[in-house]
Amino acid sequence: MNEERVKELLRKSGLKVTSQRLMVMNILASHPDSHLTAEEIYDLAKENSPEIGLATIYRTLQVLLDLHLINKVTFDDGFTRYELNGEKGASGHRHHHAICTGCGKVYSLETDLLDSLEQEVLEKLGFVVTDHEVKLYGLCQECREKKDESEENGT
Amino acid sequence: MNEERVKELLRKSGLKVTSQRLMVMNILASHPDSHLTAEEIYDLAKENSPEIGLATIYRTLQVLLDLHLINKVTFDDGFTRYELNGEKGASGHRHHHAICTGCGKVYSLETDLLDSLEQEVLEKLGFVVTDHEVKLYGLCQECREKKDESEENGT
DNA sequence: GTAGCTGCAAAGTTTTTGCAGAAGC
DNA sequence: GCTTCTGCAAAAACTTTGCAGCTAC
Repeated sequence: MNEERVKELLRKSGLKVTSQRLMVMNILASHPDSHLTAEEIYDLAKENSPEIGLATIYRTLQVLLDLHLINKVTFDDGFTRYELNGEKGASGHRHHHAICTGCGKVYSLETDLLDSLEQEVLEKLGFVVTDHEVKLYGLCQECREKKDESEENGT
Repeated sequence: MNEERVKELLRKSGLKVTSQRLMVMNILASHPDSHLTAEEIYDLAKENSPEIGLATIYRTLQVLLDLHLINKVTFDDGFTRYELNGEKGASGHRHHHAICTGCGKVYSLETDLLDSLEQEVLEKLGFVVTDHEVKLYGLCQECREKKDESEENGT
């Protein structure tokens, strides 16, 4: 993560550079693909700054969302999660997730194969896509093997 | 919506057919593409059955989710929404959503163009996709026109 | 008749807000 | 020095749970 870019973006938006804001960015940067919840970020932040408050985490996350530095994602498990908004090249698109319905594990994918879908939406609806989020639900290899085994045993 | 199929599915699962469960299904069926929240379903249900409780709505939605009759969707606005799980042919996949970041309107798409992405996930991760959810963020035609106008005025 | 379901109210979670003191610029 | 931010606590919003009576089968 480029800390200077974050500081610059904050200043440019008339916001102040505070240790709390940088810390939340650093926590998210050092836990790629973890999809942390606000509570988890809070616990990690307390390791360095025990006096930090949960309200600050929520307010900071809102600021970072407004600056498009991070993304909000939900896997329909009742928790709101946050991840760094990677700035990979021209697309700027967030990455995709494959969620195993067996073990709940979340895989992150970098592929970006929605061009034809986005083209179709533009033609049919006049809707210009600037970002997208894809969630694939299914069974990971491990859970698939487990399932095959139990079926062999006639369960 | 096929009410008989719902009744049959409930019975087959050892659950009881109640007016509340059928009502929630009917409400979702008669509001396609509305992406109703639990509270909205509750308000609609009260029109027919003023004595119904919000807890019943939540419990009923959980039952219908377990039976895969409905889907949970979130548009990152803090609300959990529900929609009928259309049983369109072999795919069984839920449909996609295009969310306008200008006006917040949500368009539902029926296209299902993720075959190549799903194939790639299978090859690279051994992950078998059984369902997917796609959210496209961008600007709808209307908001795009508004934006163009204000830019012409030098705003 | 029995097991499961509902409505109500109370409790649990997650997230937001108000305010006084602290910190950035 | 003025404005914005933070930490704490209280409040709000959303969802779940306990229980007694009711309903499906």
